[in-house]
Amino acid sequence: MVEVKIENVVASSLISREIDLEKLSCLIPDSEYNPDEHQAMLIRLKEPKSAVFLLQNGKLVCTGMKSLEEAERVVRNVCGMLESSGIKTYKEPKIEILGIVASVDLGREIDLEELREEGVIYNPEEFPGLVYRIKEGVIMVFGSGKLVCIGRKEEELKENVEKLVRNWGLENAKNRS
Amino acid sequence: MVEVKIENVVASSLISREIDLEKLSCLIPDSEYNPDEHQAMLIRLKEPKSAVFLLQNGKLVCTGMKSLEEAERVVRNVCGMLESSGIKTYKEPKIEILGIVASVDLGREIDLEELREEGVIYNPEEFPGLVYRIKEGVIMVFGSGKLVCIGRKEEELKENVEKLVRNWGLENAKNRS
DNA sequence: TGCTTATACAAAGACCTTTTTAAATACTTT
DNA sequence: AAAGTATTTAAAAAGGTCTTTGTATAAGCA
Repeated sequence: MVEVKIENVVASSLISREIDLEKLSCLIPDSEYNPDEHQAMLIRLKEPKSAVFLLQNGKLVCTGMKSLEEAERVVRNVCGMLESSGIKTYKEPKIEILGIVASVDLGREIDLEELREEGVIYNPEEFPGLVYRIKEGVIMVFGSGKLVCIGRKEEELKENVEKLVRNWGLENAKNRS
Repeated sequence: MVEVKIENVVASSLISREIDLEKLSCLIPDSEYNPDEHQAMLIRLKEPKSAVFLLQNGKLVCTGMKSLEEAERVVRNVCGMLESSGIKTYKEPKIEILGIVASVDLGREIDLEELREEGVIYNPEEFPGLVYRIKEGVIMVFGSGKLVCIGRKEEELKENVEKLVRNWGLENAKNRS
């Protein structure tokens, strides 16, 4: 059984009808807002460690979290900050998980030159990882036996890893003996 | 007792009265000679593994060797190549060792921020190693406990390492207990 | 006088490469 | 008008490049 470790979650939420970013950026210490470069205001949270984009139309995009639960806490924290700054936010805003990045250690080395499956791209001069695209996302395979998996649903992502390991015969050598 | 491992030797020698580089570069396979970029002709040897610069005035500079003995073999090999190409070389040319680079593993980690000796420069944003200049050369100290030592004489270099270890109290923790 | 060019070499840390995703504004091309 | 490109953020993987230090050589340039 391979362990799939979630390293990054991207989420979005509609938290308010409208946000005056000029005003808010003055009230939130250490926030960044440069409308000439980017339309969003950036807040970096320490707990959960994350980066939060706020848009004028009340939308929020956040990234850097390690779990779906952390995403919820980030949204909750930011809503609290806005309320404290005199901006009304929605009660229990709906959170959408946009993407998940996870890492896997298969505990064995892999000869990437041998893998010839459909959907595989491997240009070692360009990038040391082998890129495998599937309908639900991407899995990058490294010679060390580590994987980087990208998808939108945690359960789906885990299934795709197990399928890859089984179909490509990448079980850990220990498990074979 | 710390082991000092020589990684690179730079040496020079006057091996001939004069060398016609244009002619020689045509006779020596895989040599490089582009007078517009650099006045020297470059020969890379496989055994000993090294790079050799030849100048029109008969001077030779070579680098990449792992010992003084290898420097001697390089000079001897190049003289043989020149003689085979119809260029007279001196008998037993004098070889000068210009510099030696060595690595040392102290087998313990070091807190570089603590080291406050005179002659020490440590700017971790610029370079992760601490640079310690002494009269006879330079010793770079890394947090991993590894050193890179630069000097001109092998014995002197070894003495300087021992002095640094003793004076800075950097003996391996194992040797202390 | 000082810097550049080129060569080898060790150390370790930074940065780059690739992949995914939302947001919305600006700019360019079709 | 539509499509495409660019901007910013986080994270993992591993391979490459760069940083620093010393050294000879000699020609070119400021």
